[in-house]
Amino acid sequence: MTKGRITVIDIAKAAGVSKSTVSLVLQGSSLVNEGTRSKVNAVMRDLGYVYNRGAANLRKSGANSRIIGVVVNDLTNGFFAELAVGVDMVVQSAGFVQFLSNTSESIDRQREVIASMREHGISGLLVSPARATEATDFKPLIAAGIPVVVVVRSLPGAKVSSVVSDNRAGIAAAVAHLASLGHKRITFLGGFPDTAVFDERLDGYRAGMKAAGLEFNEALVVSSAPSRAGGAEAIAKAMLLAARPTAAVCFNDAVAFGVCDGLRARRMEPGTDFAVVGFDDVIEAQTAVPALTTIAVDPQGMGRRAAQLLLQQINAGKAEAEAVTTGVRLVVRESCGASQASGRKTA
Amino acid sequence: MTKGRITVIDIAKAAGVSKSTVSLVLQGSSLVNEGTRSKVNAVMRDLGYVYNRGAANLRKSGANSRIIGVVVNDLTNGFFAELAVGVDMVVQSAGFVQFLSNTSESIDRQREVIASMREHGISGLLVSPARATEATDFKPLIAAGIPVVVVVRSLPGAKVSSVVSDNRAGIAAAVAHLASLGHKRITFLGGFPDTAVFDERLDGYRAGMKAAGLEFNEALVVSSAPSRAGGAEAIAKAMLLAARPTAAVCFNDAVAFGVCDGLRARRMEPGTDFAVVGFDDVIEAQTAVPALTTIAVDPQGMGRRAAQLLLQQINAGKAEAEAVTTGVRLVVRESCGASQASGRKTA
DNA sequence: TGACAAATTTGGATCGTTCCAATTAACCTG
DNA sequence: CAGGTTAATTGGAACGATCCAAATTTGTCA
Repeated sequence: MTKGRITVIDIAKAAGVSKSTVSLVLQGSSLVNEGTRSKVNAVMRDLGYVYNRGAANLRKSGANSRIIGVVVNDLTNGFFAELAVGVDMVVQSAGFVQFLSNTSESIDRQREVIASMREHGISGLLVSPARATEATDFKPLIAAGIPVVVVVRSLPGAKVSSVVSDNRAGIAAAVAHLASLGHKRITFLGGFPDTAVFDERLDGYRAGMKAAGLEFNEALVVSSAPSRAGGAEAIAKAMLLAARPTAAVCFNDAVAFGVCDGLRARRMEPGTDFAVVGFDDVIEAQTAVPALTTIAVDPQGMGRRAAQLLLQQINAGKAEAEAVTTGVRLVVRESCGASQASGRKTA
Repeated sequence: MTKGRITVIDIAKAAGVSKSTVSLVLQGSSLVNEGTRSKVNAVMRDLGYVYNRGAANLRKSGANSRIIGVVVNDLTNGFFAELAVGVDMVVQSAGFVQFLSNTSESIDRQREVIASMREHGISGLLVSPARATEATDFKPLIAAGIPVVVVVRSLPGAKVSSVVSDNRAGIAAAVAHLASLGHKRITFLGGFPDTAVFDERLDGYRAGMKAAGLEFNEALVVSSAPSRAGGAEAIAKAMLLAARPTAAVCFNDAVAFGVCDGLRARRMEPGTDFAVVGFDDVIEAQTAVPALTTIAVDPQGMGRRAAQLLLQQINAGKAEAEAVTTGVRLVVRESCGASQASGRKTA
């Protein structure tokens, strides 16, 4: 039954032209006569021809497969799903397809999937690196002339482009907001200290405190796993301080939720007895009780931006590494205590 | 600088063997001498050789590209993101890579991405179809011998395999639960009537009512968009009935949330004055107030199952269409009114 | 040691496309 | 109508792997 794939030669034969002509039609060359073009197109439609991009790439020696690789560290996280959607949008409308793989923070899986993608001939790689990713991990890629863009987590030392949110400005804005509400003892809670993101956010905290005329105190910084459980631990530790804090900016929303848990565990109500600000604006932030004041980043926008950058570098053939930071904004809800007698009050 | 890609010939030359031998090493053939094998491997490592799967597939005439295509209708939806992660897991550990594209329910985009994936030579397709997908849309694929598995939404009439959750049993269980709580006038709210999923769930509703000894009444079924807004509309309509319902099973969680909104709008508290059950168990279901009683499906599990089925069909060369339904379970929380004086009470 | 089998290795030919140089057809123009 | 452009078309020869049949080396045994 399966008489094998239909090739340009079949088309050529059926249309009474040579394979070269069919090839020209395929690439929309202006050299071919309008009449022949339409006849060839008709035959292709009739026979259900499908272009074999693999064969074409082989001849064209690799570079332009019109495939890009996308690697994310945690697709179950809504943030990264949104990011992927943003990437998908621009990739799709540029006529590319994407490999997409999830690493679950496993650096081994990451290495594997990237290797696999290379074998399939990607013309660019967009990656949100797994935790302990080394800058050198991308060396072979860039040596082979494959543009790489890292997103969300920057990779200090790597000569690759990056698109990250403005962590510094975001946390600084959060601190400023809390300060404007009268808070003086503001802690910075959560996050692993060995990551670039942590450093940037901590830096924002430091800057925010300084700008508000508050003293930066090492003791007010409590790191922890960037998770709900980590947040609970962190607030517990922070409450042991002699000079008890009255507000916290958290590494991310998950930590912030954990902080709320921890506060309740000691009979304090977040938003009323203690101010909490998160980072990310995950979907639950608006429906939680109290609704979480947080720094919103636009993951889909980041995805789009990163994909654009990557495509641009692919088209340019060879481009310099470029660092883009995308804007963030403070979303004031209830957990910071700023909203006065909020309308919706659950009985 | 870029002296072009390194090929088997370069390896052969450097290792002092023929390209054929290198090829045999590549495929792990037992024909080659252990000594030569390790020498070749060493050279490959030294020169940083990367296998060109495209070239290989060309010779092997397409079939086994070790790429599968994954198409989902809405990746921003956490449900589908989880599904994709499940797929990714088994695809990855089978040594395949996946194209992943989002259609945003656009049937045109869907057609485009599938066409694009075909050009790149996928050896199987896993798709959660966009709304108005026709059974015939996959004809060319299966004609070309490319296995197709649809997931989440079945496609009546299409000769493709499917993996869907047990919609019927799920809704029936929800009805049974409500009936056991003493409810007699139970409505079925939300969803578009022209979809297979709707039919299955409605069927489950009918079966559940009958099993509980309650009468099925057409008027108690109110369809609407499967969204939060749709849910609000639906409950509004349902409340106009002479015999007012006291409980609702909803098409999905989004509808259920909308129903809660609608109830509050008329000063009724879900879980207290009216029982609500959803379907899907989205992430917000547990943090919402009141926490939503719902039918949990395991999207990641579905993804894994679907991917397994697809891979199996790919390996089998040609397999019969198979229909798999995956189990669901009722998760009792607060919105059905079953939980007595739940522990956590927000002040 | 010669003959034969087993173990290894190896040149093409080939997959479906693109690209180049060369050919053919069509059209001017003096 | 010869000579010169321009417009269309067309055979190979690649691209980087696989696979087959054939060649080579090695091992075994009478």
